[in-house]
Amino acid sequence: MEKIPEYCKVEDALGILVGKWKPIILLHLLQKGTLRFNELRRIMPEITQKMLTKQLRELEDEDIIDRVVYPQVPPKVEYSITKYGQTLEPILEAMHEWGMNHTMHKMKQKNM
Amino acid sequence: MEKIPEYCKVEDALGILVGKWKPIILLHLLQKGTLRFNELRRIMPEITQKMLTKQLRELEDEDIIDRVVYPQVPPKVEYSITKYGQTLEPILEAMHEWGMNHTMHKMKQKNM
DNA sequence: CAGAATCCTATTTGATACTG
DNA sequence: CAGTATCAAATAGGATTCTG
Repeated sequence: MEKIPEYCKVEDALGILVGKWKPIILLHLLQKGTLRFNELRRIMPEITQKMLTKQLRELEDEDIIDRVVYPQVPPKVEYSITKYGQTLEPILEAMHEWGMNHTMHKMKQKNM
Repeated sequence: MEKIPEYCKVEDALGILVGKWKPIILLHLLQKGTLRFNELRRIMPEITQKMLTKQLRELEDEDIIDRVVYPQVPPKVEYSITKYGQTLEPILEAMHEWGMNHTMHKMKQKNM
């Protein structure tokens, strides 16, 4: 960890994960493998389709997820994690673990 | 990873790390142990004192950093990572590693 | 020295309506 | 089905001035 601040790349990783729904989208895709646009919407009812589209595009631009369009009517578009995107899984898992622990930690602080 | 999305705590961890300067602040404090307000400013010349104050307060609220005020004139305030805050180090390190790799990955994509 | 207060801009997110 | 487009609200961030 000696000189990390000077060459800090934490923000880069953070930038990919940040976005109100990205972690959840990624976790669902990691779990299910492939999902269609409306399947994702059904799983996350509170997300607007505008936001879903945006987050998916951003993840696609970073080569984290794959977008396959089937040229048919009605349209069918499938999303999945790329092989490269899978390298994020350990980080997501570590953050989930930490987050779980943090929830407990805050409860202790407040004597709950 | 079976059911993470339902009980997802990734956002909680993310929420603590997100903020334009939080990772850098944390990395500097992890490295140096203790720093005064203006020492932090000197290390990160682009941050405004308003932002620095805000990020420090947020980290303090989550029990990630410690704030010690020495009641003297001129004032002296020292910041350091709490023992609990140190549990974030593996995640920061993992994200840094991933970020480094991602920089290379993007270069490959663009044939650089 | 370590900030608080005020004002302002930019970016993110949301609501709603429309379309090939 | 899988999006766009437009407008409005919320939030993050910056610049500047002031103070115990």
